Amino acid sequence: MPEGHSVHRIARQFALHFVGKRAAVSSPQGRFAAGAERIDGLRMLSAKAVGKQMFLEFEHDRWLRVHLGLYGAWDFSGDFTADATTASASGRMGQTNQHGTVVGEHEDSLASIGAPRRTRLRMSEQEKASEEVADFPPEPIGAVRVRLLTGDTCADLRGPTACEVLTPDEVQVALNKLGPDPLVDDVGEAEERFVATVSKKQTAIGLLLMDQSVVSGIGNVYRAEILFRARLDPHTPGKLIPEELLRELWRDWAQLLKIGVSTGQMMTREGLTADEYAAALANRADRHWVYHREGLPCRVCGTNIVMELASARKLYWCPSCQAPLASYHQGG
DNA sequence: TTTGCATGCAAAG
DNA sequence: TTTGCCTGCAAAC
Repeated sequence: MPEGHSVHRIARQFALHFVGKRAAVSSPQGRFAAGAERIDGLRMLSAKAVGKQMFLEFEHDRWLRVHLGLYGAWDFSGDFTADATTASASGRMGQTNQHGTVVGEHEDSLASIGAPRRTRLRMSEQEKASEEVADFPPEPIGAVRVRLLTGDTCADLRGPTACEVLTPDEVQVALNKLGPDPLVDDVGEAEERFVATVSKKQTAIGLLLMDQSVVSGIGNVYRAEILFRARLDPHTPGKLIPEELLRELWRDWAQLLKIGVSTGQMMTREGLTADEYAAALANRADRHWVYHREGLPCRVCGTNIVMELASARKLYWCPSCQAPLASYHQGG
C-alpha cells in the first residue's frame, strides 16, 4: 500500500515514541508469537526506513524488519498531540504566494501543536487520526500481527507482507538487496548508483523504477508520475536514456519523496492555483498527472491517458507527452 | 449489502 | 507464474 514516503513517516513515529524505551511486544493474532517473544521487553535503539522497508533496532543485536506490502498498516494510539499529522487534516498545507500560486509547504507536519490528547492514528499510504475515548491500551482491532506497548504508546501492525526478527548480518543482507534511497544514502553517491545501474540495462525504465534493487521506495503511483514529469516514454530502455535526463529523474524522485514525507501525501503536481491545490487535496484523483486517469484527457495536451499492464501492475501514461525516444532526439 | 480492486512483496508451485 | 496476505475503500447491486 504505502510507497516510500509513508514508511519514512512511520519510522519517524517510532523514533518519536519508542526509541530509547522498552516495549512489551506481543502478537495478539498469534502468528508472530515466537518473534515477539524474542524482542519483548527490550529497549528500542533506533528506527530507520529504507525504501518501503522499516528496520527497528533493539538491544542484544535484534532487529525487527517490517514490510507493509499492499495493505499493511500501523495503528498508533496513546497520548499524542492531536495534530492529526496529516497536512490535509490539519489544514496547514499549502501557502499561496502573491501570484496566487501555491508554493507548497514542506514543514514538518509531525510537529506537535497543542496539548496531548488520547488519539488513534492509522498509518498506511493514507493517514487517519481519530480521537479515542477508549481505555489504554486499546482492544486490538482486527488481526494484529504484532503489538508494541510502552507506558503511554501502543503500536499495532496488521496485514504486513513481512514481519521478522533478524540478526545484524541478516539486516545487512536485506539492505544489500535495496537500491539507493534519497533520504538514507549520501545524496551524490545515491545518484551515481542510480545512473550507473539504469545506464547498463536494456529493461524499460517503467519497469526499472519499480525494481527495488535499482531504486528503493518508488511504487506504482510515483512511477507513473515521475515518468510523466520527465515526459519520458515508459518503454524506453534504461541504457538509451541520456545521462542528464537520468539525473533529472533521480533528483525529481528525491524531491517528490521529500514532499511526500513532509506532507504525508503523494502530491505530484506543481504550479497549481490555490483553488486547484485545495481540490487536489480533497480528491485524490486531482493530485496526479496521469495515475489512475485512464481514458481521461491529459492535463497538458488533452490526449487520452493510456493504461497498460506491465508486470501485472497498471502503468498510466500520456502517449503524446511521453513520446518515444526518437522524437526528443529530434527536439520534439 | 456485496463485490472487486488496490500504492507490493514473498512464498508456494 | 500464481497465491496469500486478510484490510479499506468505492462501485455495483
